[in-house]
Amino acid sequence: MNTGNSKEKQISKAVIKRLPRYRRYLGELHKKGIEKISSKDLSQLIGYTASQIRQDLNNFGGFGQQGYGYSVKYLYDEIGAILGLDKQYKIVIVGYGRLGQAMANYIKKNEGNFHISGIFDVKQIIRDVEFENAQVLTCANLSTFIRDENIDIAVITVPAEKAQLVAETAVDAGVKAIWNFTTVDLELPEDVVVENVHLSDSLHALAYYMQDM
Amino acid sequence: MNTGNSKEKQISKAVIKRLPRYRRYLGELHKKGIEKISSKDLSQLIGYTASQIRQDLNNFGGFGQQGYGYSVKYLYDEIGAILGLDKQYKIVIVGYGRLGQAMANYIKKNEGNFHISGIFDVKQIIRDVEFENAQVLTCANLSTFIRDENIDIAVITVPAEKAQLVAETAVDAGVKAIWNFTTVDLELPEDVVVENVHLSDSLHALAYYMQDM
DNA sequence: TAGATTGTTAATCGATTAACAATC
DNA sequence: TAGATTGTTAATCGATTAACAATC
Repeated sequence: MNTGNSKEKQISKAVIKRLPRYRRYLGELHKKGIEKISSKDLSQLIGYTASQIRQDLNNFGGFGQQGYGYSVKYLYDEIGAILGLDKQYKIVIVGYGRLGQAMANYIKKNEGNFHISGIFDVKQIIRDVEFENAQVLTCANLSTFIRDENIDIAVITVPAEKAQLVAETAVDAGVKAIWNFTTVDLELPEDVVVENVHLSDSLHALAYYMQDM
Repeated sequence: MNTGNSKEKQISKAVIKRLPRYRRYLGELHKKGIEKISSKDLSQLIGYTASQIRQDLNNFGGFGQQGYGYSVKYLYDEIGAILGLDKQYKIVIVGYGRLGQAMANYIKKNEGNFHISGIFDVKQIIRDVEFENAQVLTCANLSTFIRDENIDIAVITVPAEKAQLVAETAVDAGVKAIWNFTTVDLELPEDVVVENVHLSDSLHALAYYMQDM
């Protein structure tokens, strides 16, 4: 997977991982009607050092104003733009078990820029009332659908055994990114973006930290 | 959150995050009947340098044998023990929407050491056929249940607004760890283990990396 | 024994923190 | 102007990689 924008100096993964978090907190401040915040106050809230916050942001430009701090709304929007959240994305969900349903649900409710265009499963599923606009289709049609509809992202919530095949099919059909919820690490071309949500790794790390409690 | 075992030198979070991944690959090798592997070969498979693999493992002891490499099964078990996966844990799931159901499903199917003792929701739910042994209860009983049953972990899949309250209730009742699937960062005592699965952060990082493709 | 590969120390690299001059 | 806080450079810290002696 390529990482960072092409022109400017490479931004580390650690920085990118923090951006959504900054944005999340700024969103909440904005909701509360707070208009300005200093790196020091944000630090206290978010738990990173003020220095790190300034350092992180200055990878992308000077968003603050000396003596005042940062405009909450402006910074929120700017981080959104950096992350590409000012654009629209077309999504398919592959695997419509409980996890697939949960993700469809989540995306529809919380991620307005990510549009669920199609939902796929091995079984023909009763049309889901919540997703009238999304076609629920068997996997046989996956490839054609992705190509015809110009899908950007495939959310993979199929059983582990089928993950690699489904991912390859999606990528061959033109998908640019995979949001992978299966246990397996997918083997895909360099230029495909893969974001893994490895539930087992997360739970096992939790188990580790429980030991010295 | 405390981090690392009490006696020995502090192990960094980065190392702990890699352990489940090592274990996962070793598990697959074992399934394939492979008995020995060198750090070099594992490196090729897993994508970390051989040096890092040896360095990581030697934080916990010498598991290999010079000239030969590592015994797959032995190392798999040892990492399991380091992570605390040789123990049993009692879990409650709080919030039985689609995501809660997905997690219940996942745990039951894949995580034998984590036992679902109770499932809670605001609504009284029809007993789930898949989870006959787990009591499905309204949240009013949460606190008593956790105390009486000696629950270790609460999986939180309620709507964001209720997350903090539910977490506090669970912690007050004696839970040692929280597996948090909501968007919010929970404010809890230092000694509670919190593992976050921030879906939005994950999706937003994915969006970032799509930009230079 | 010779070859292989670990365990471990040393060198390098990168990320975080501290400090401060620039400036609103 | 004085005070505050950024943007940015320098110093520190930690993590990764390289190297190699120990040893199976």
